[in-house]
Amino acid sequence: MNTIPRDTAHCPVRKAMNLIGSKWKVLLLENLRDGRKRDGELKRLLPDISEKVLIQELKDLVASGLLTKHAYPEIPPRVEYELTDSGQQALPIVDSLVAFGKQHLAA
Amino acid sequence: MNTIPRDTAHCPVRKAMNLIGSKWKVLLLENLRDGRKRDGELKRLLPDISEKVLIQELKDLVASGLLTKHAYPEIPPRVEYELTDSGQQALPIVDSLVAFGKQHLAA
DNA sequence: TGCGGTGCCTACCTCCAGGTAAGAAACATT
DNA sequence: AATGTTTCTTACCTGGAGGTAGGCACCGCA
Repeated sequence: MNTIPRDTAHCPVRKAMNLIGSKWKVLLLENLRDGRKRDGELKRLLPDISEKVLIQELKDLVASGLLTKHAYPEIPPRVEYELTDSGQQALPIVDSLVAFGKQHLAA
Repeated sequence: MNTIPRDTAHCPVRKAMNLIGSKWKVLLLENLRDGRKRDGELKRLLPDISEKVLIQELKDLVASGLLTKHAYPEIPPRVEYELTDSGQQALPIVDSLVAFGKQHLAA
């Protein structure tokens, strides 16, 4: 008897990893925790992420329902991304990751 | 001014991801939370992981100081893996991932 | 008229996590 | 002998995450 399902369809860990387990998603969530930010702003905060991947990850997060995208039809265009309630529910993960990471940076 | 360093050497999130961000490590920690287990036992609990990767991940976790390996010089050989204190400190991450994952499996 | 900022897209490529397959050491059991 | 059990290793290969490079639309401004 398995109390812990392992397949993607039923395993919570797998599901969570699929949603935010990529290289940059957690850092994006972390940077958005204190309010909505523009695409360029995020790019500035995460200089090492490529333009392509940034847009792609943001799109994924929006599709997953963790972010909301606000597009303003101005010139030049302005776009802002914001955590949804679902996105906020991921913050404990960010917190525990940060805590754990700090612990191991010190050591 | 960046309050959040992003490079692997100083970013807590990155550090944490490097330690347990692979496909199976979190699931291994989860399965070891209730006590030490043998290699074959873990293999049985995680049928989809390949032998090679299982050993490799366990070796990584031991090298990272999250697991302890107990080898008994018996025939046939017996090996047990156990969470260290550092490993236990990763459990909040597992918990928050599970909580978040469950939330999104329901939806 | 050319340049800069902004958000986004496309083609292309590299690298490596992770899979498969096979086997080795060492004994116990049949 | 022959086969099984258990831990672990090696060689090989593939898919896909993520990087690079470049272009597009739109306008303001010098």
